Formats: sequence, C-alpha cells, structure tokens
Amino acid sequence: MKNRIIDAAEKRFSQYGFRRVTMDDIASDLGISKKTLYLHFKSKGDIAWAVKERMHRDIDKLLQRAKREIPGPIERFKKVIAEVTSRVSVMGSAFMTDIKKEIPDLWRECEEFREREIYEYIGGILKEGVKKGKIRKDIDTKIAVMSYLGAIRMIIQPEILMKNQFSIEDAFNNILKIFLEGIQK
Amino acid sequence: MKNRIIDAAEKRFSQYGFRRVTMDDIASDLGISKKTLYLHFKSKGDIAWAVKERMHRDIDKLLQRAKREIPGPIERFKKVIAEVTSRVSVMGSAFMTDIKKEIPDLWRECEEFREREIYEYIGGILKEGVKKGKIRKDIDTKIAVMSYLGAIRMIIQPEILMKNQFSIEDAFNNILKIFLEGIQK
DNA sequence: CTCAAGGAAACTATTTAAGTTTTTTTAGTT
DNA sequence: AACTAAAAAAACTTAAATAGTTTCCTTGAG
Repeated sequence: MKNRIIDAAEKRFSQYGFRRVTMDDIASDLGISKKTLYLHFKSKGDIAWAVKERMHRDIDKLLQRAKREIPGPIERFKKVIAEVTSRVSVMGSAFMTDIKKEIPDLWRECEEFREREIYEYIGGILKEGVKKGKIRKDIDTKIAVMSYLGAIRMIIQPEILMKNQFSIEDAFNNILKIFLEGIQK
Repeated sequence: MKNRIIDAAEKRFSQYGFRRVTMDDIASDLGISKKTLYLHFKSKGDIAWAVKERMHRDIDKLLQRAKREIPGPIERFKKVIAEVTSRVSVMGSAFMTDIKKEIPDLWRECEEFREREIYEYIGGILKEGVKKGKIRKDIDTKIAVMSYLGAIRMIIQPEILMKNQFSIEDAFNNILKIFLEGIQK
C-alpha cells in the first residue's frame, strides 16, 4: 500500500507540484480514505520525502546498470534518457518551487540529486560522445539535457496526450528523434 | 504604469503560475504599494486578463509581420520562434492549470489562442518546410513546436540561467541549434 | 448477528492571500 | 519651517483552502 501511495503521489506531484495537490486528491485517486492514507504516512511532507527517496533509488539503480551494460555513448544515452525522463518530471518546476518554500531540506536534496545524477551523469554521457566524435561539440551538454527534459515535461502529460491523440510511445519517439538528430554529428 | 504592471505580472505568472503569485509580489517587484496597484486594476484576475490580451496582440502582430516579410519557412520559423517563445511561456502549465480552475473563461481563450496561433500557425510553417523538402517528414510538427517550447520554458528562467552561468543569448542559440538540426533534412 | 476495518463526511485549526483601511513617509509647495 | 497630497508600508478584515483529526456509515468476514 505504501508503494501505491507513493505512485499516486508521484504522479500528481509531477503534474501539479506539491502545494496544489491535496491529501484528498491522493486518497481519492487511490480509492481510499484520508484516514487510511494517514495510517501509512504521518504527513503530506512525509509522502513527498518517500517519493523522492524511492525515485532516487530507482534512478541510481538504472544509471549503474546502464554504465555496466552499455558501452557506447549514444546507445547508453538513449537507454538512460528514455527511462529517466519518465521519472524525473516530478522534479519539474512547480514541485521544486513549492518544496523550496515548504520543505527546504527536501528541495536541497532534490537539487543536488538533479545536478549530480541527471545533469552531470547524463551530460557526461554526452561529453563522452563529443570525445568520440559522435556528438557535436558546439552545443552545451547541459543545455542539451535540459532541453530534452523540458520537451518531455511539456508533452508527456495525460491531458496533452489525450487532447492531441498522441500515444506516449509516439510522442517519446518523436521527441527523441528530433533531439538525437539535433545533437549528433 | 499599467504596462509596467502587466510586464511585472507577466514575468511572475510565467515563472510561478497564477495562484502562487500574490499581489504583494507584483507590487513589491514594482516598488509600489498594493494600494497603488489597485488604483490601476480592480483585481488580480483583471491583471491576468490584461497580460493575456496584450500578449495576444503582440504575437498577432508579430506573426502577421513575419508572414509578410519572410518567404522561406526555415527563416520565418527562426524569426518567429525566437520572438514568440520569449512571450508564450506564460502559457506554460502552472499558469494554465491555475486559471483553468480560477478563471475558466480566461483559460479557454488562452487555450484557443495557443492552439490556433502557436501550434497551428507555427506548425504550419513547419509543414510548409516539409512540403518544400527542407524539413523531415517523419516528425509530428506539433510535437516539434511543443518540444521547443518545453525546452525554452525549462531553461530560460532567471534562476537557471544564473546558476549555470548561461547567457540568455547562448542558451537560446544552443536550444535553437539542437532543434533546427533535429528537424531539418 | 456482531465486529473490525475502512470509506465518507464532518470537523477543527491553521494558513494564506485578496482586497480594504489606517498609519507613516516622502516630496513638493509656500 | 509648516503644510499637504500622494504613495508606500503596515495592519486589518474576510474568505477560502487544506492539513490533520474525529465521527458516522458501510461493508465484508466470521
């Protein structure tokens, strides 16, 4: 049950931020009462911490595995970016703006994580690609990663997908195509 | 003074959405008191309407001029996208999510505007480029435009620029470069 | 039928912020 | 220097929203 709560919260936080999401929303999404929700977590903030912790764990695992299993920068980048982006949109601006004010410690940890694991690690894959002559050297790798994340965040939302009749897969593929073409030599 | 208020509000709304931005914030940004703010606008909602109306006017003007003056799709796209994107981030998700709840009529008008002027008009430039064989035909033009807007929204924020020491110009150019390379044949 | 668990609803307390009013400050004029 | 009007700053009122808590109602198992 804890995991279901974290799932539901992650989904909501990623779309609406922290403040805008009420405990009633989360409970309703799960078909449980607030009372039951509070059986599992002491507070809304605790849920946010749990979301962050699980996500960080998962992404760490993913990045370690990719490092071990995939030698080439482009393939590794593809693999990593496809799996990471669907998870990190919770660290998009509304959630971060909200927790910066309301749970500053959590914000700090998320910032560090984002900086270290996302931009440096993934940016590092791109830098490797630059070295190997597979990726253009006239672009900033951090801007590249951020651009991609921004595009994903803009499009991979239930309402947008539904309204425009994009399948998740098509949308991902389109974005990735543009992006990869844009960064490769 | 009205224009200064609209400027300040647009900036804040684009970054933080509607709800999160207080009248105190806007007044403070302008170095005026709330009392003076209310001399010019009856309510916070009125300011939001004014922001929308001015922006729509400006973008309409811009799009008309580009249509008249620039024949080629790629050049027209470049011109339009550079000028439009710095303006439409106010229609990013936090602001829209907020007004959808709080000022539904405004939301509807912004949605229509966005759909018509941004995605269709600009997407139309891209479609023209597809026809003329300058742009790849295997990407969805709407996803392309949205991707670009998402990237801009992610990066062109004061805190991000400052923290990473990107100049606005460099950031814009980097993003545009990736993007153009990604969509062109 | 009874009872425990959990959903739904109601409640309390707190926070937030729009909009309004009062107090203080500032700048200009005499 | 004194006075005044305008505006900033501060304080206030009111309403809304929501976290967290408690009570009521329903459901399912034994």
